[in-house]
Amino acid sequence: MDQKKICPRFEKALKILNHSWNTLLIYQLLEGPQRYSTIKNQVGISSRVLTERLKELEIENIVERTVIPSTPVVIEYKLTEKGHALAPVLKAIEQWSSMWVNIEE
Amino acid sequence: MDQKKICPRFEKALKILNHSWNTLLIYQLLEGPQRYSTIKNQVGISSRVLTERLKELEIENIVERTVIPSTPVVIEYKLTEKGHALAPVLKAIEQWSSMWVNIEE
DNA sequence: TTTTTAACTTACATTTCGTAACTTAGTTTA
DNA sequence: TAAACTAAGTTACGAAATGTAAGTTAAAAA
Repeated sequence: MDQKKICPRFEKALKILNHSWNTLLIYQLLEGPQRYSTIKNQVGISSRVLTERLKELEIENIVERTVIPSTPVVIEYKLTEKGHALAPVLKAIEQWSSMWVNIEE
Repeated sequence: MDQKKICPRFEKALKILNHSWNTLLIYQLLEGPQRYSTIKNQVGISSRVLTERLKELEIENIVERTVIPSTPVVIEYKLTEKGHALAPVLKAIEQWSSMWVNIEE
């Protein structure tokens, strides 16, 4: 009657990618390593949620956090190999949006 | 100082796709037209949110709703051309997940 | 006449999110 | 010596989104 045949890996991928902000953060980091404040300003996310999401992406091994002992201390975030491997997904979304999404009101 | 150069079409695409459940619903509908109750059972979403999301996807012209005057009335949902055009996005996620996502705890 | 079915709605509790102010530690500046 | 500044968070709190479960509607089968 009820069969859930959706692949668990795929489901988990969707869970990560669908969590709000995550895709946009990955997209932003595709431009290269960036510090916390840069990401915050570029993406327009609150610090509370940004910290939360970066931690999640770090745990998922999509993002890597590096402390640069300058003064004041700077923290750099960058994509891991796993994170970079998401580029085709973002490209596909970009292509779809340029083809099908129009903005008017 | 603060520059947001992200393309508005792309941003809108992310907004739609990142809205919880939407990607999974589209993935489910890629299998073919389906009625409300089938989607609900397969995806495991609450009826409150399912109704809401289907309405949103309909407004975005990604999903089409058809009333089949059987008894009791059956409602069929299916992807539009714009909706089907999202297949490459889902494929890319599927590929990434099979390559990089592992599930253990 | 009661029950059943599909596709929703509604009420309500829980969770998540956004906003804005605060913290920490070292460093210039007054 | 004290006040101010900086980066990267953290905290408190109200607002919005979500899940749960029960209710609704209309027609038809039992």
